[in-house]
Amino acid sequence: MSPSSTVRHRRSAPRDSRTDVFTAAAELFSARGFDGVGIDDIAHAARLNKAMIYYHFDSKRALYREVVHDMLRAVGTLATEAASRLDAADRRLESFIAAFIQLADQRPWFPPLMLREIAEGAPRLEPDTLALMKTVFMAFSRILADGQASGLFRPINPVLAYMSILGPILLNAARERAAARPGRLDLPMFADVSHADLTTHMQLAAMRLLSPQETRP
Amino acid sequence: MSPSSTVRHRRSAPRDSRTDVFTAAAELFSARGFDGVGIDDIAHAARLNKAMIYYHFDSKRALYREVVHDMLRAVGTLATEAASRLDAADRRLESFIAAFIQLADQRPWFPPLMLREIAEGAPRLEPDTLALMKTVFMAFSRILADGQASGLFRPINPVLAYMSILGPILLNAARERAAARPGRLDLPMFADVSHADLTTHMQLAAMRLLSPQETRP
DNA sequence: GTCTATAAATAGATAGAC
DNA sequence: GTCTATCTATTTATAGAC
Repeated sequence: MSPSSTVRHRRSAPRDSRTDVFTAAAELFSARGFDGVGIDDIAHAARLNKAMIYYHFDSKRALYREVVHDMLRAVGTLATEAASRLDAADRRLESFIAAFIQLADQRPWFPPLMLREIAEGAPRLEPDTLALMKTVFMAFSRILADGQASGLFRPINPVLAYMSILGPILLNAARERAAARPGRLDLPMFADVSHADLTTHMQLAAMRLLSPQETRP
Repeated sequence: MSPSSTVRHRRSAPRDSRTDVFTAAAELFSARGFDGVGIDDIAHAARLNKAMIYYHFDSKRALYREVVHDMLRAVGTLATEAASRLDAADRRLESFIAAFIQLADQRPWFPPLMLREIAEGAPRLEPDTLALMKTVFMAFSRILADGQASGLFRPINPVLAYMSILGPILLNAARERAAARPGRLDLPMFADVSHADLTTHMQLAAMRLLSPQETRP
């Protein structure tokens, strides 16, 4: 299905055109959205032509669906793994955050694509895709509940906690890609932030957000 | 220019078709993006027809530009006002947050539109629009620097702080609109969050994030 | 100011040769 | 598997009547 599950037969990669299409589509859909990308654009980016896209995929929508699906499957796996670790809740949350940031690095198209899907209420997603989104949130909630039960975290609305952790990561990743455009580097809000700094910052922010200690006024 | 600066002459609103077009366009662009919306869609939503759009605006792109511009002007004003108050930095930051959330309520199309613009690196924006975005960030940075100078806030990368405060608010607002679609209410991640709760949460989160106190391990 | 009708360009999808 | 050529529908934009 996805390139990550596609096995290359024979030796020395004979240019897998399906993967080329998939990757080009993911990049472009991420940068310009479903309606902003033409089949021709994808074909050109993959150095192929229209017809090859339809040889590999049923329709533009089906291709888009696979890109989103692949992305959500990866996030779902990551989240479930972090939540299931044999470790204290605060450590599990930290590895959830680190893994999430790492994933955004491995699949650079993921953050803008996810932001967009949320921004438009995911109208193109079927029930099974929504179920994947639910998986991620449930894994996160599980870590949160465990931390509250063990007194590591204060009581908090899980939705707000979720927004507070995912929001900055997604927004920052999107910002980074925007910064890559020409004529943007001079603006202070497009300054470079390393992944290490982002990870440290988000882990600290999460701990401060969830700490049971009061903040003195 | 924008509907907010449009004055209604005579008495008892004689149906301002320009404002109708503007509002319909803002709603639709926000929900489906620039390329996801047709001129016909906007005309239909404003209960007019294609030709009226071109009577009031030069092109689809010009209309879009005005919507984004109007939004950024409002955010810029809000941010500058909050930053210029005669008050301690922590109070100014709190009113920045409250005003930002309120604005998202008054112009419901603002959060998804802004998320999308960031997600795609604002390719449709001219220098003057980017200048408006810069205004918002600079106002925020000013509050931050003042707080650091007076010892209220710890040293922190302004970009990361900016992402940490805007990210959750924008993402949550987008989530709320997504939740409004049918068949979504059963999912826990689409649960309702009141604006009062969001405001309180974000203000607390910001104070905890910026507090000079250490969080004990 | 508001409409109908239409021009002109573009985009998704398919047929069929190699 | 890969290509060219083409069909068809949609979409931005305009002309011109009322």
